[in-house]
Amino acid sequence: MTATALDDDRTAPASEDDLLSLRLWLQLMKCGKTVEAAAGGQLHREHRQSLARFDVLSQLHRLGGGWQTVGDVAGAVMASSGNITGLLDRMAADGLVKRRANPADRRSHQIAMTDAGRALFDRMAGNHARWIGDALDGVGERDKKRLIELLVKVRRSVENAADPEPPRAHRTTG
Amino acid sequence: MTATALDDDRTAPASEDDLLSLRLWLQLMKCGKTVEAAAGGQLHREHRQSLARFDVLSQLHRLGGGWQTVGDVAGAVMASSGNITGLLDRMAADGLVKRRANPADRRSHQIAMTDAGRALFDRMAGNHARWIGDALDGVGERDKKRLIELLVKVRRSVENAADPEPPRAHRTTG
DNA sequence: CCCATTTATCTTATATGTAAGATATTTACA
DNA sequence: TGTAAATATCTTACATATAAGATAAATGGG
Repeated sequence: MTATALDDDRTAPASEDDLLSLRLWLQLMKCGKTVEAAAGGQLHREHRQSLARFDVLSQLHRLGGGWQTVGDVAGAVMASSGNITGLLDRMAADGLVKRRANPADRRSHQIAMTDAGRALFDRMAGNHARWIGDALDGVGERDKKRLIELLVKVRRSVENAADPEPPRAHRTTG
Repeated sequence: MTATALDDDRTAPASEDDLLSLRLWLQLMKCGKTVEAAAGGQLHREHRQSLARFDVLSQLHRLGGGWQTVGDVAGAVMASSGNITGLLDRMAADGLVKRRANPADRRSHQIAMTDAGRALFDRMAGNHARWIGDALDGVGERDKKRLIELLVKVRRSVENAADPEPPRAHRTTG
C-alpha cells in the first residue's frame, strides 16, 4: 500500500497520518452515500417512502408506539427542528402520524403513529431487514462485528472532536 | 456482546445473521450521518460552502483543473442529472465554475474551475484535511487501515446486490 | 412576583436531493 | 440512407435538509 495506490485526491495534506485519515474519510463518505442511496431506493421502490420517514416510524415504534415529543423524534433521527416540522407535516397529511399538545408542557407537541402508520411500518420493517441481509451478504460475520465496533469508535472520535469540550486542553495541530 | 446489548431496534427480523446485518446497517447510517454533518458543518462555518460544492471542486481539481463533462462530475460525486444541473448553476452564479459547450459532442457541456474557484478550493483543501485529521484522532492507525478495507468490502457487497448484473461485468469501482 | 434566560417548536428563505420526463444529439443497425 | 435506440443534459415538480430567527412557554435568580 504505497503512495502510488493513491490516485484518489490531489489535496496533498502534510503528514502520513493525515493522508490515511483523508483516505478513511473519503471511504466513509462514499460508503455512506452508497448505503443511503441503496436503502432509500429500496424503500422508494417497494413502499414509496423515504428513508427519513422510515426512521421516524422506527423511532415511534421503539417505545411501543406511545406518544413522543417532537424533540425526542428529531434527536433520534438527527433532524433539525425545521426539518422535522416539515417531515411530520407531510407524514401527518398522509395519515401516517398524528399530533397532540403535550399535556405536561404547553410549548411542546407530541407525536404517535396512526393505525395506518403502524400497518405500513410493520410491512416495511421485515421487508427492509431481509433486503439489508441480502445487501450485506458479501461481508462475513466476523467482519460485520469488527465493523460495528470500528464505526462506533469513529463516531465517538468525531463527536468528541466536534464538541467544544471546554475544560480540557486539545491539540490544535498547527 | 449478548442480545442484551441490543436496545437499538424493535424490528425483530428473523435470523441471527439478519440481526447482525441490521445492527451494522444502523451503525453505518448513523456514522455516515454524523460524519457528513460534522464535515458539512466545518465547511459551512469556515468557508460558507456545502459538502456537495467541495466535492465538485475536488473532482474538478483532480485532473489538473481541465475541462470535464457534466456527466463525469455527476458520476464522481454521485449526483443525479437534475441535482448536478442546479448545483453547477449556483456555483457558476457564484463565480466558482464555468461552462462551455463540448467541442466533441454537441449534446454535452463541460465544466472547469474559475480562478476564484481554484483559489477557494486551495484554501479549503488543506484546512479541511487538517480538520479531518483532528476529527479522526481517536482512531488508531491500524483501525483506520482495517476500516478502509472493510468499508470497500461493504460498498462492493451493496453495489453487487443492487445491480441486476446484466450481460457484461463492469467494475466501476477501482 | 418580575425579568432574563432557556427551551421547544414553528416560520421563512434557500440549498440540495430524487423522480419523471422532455429535448437534442449521437450511434448502431437494417 | 433512414430510423430506432442510446446518451447527455436540462426541466419540472416536489421532498428533504440547513440556517436564521420568531414565538410561546417554562425556569430560575433576585
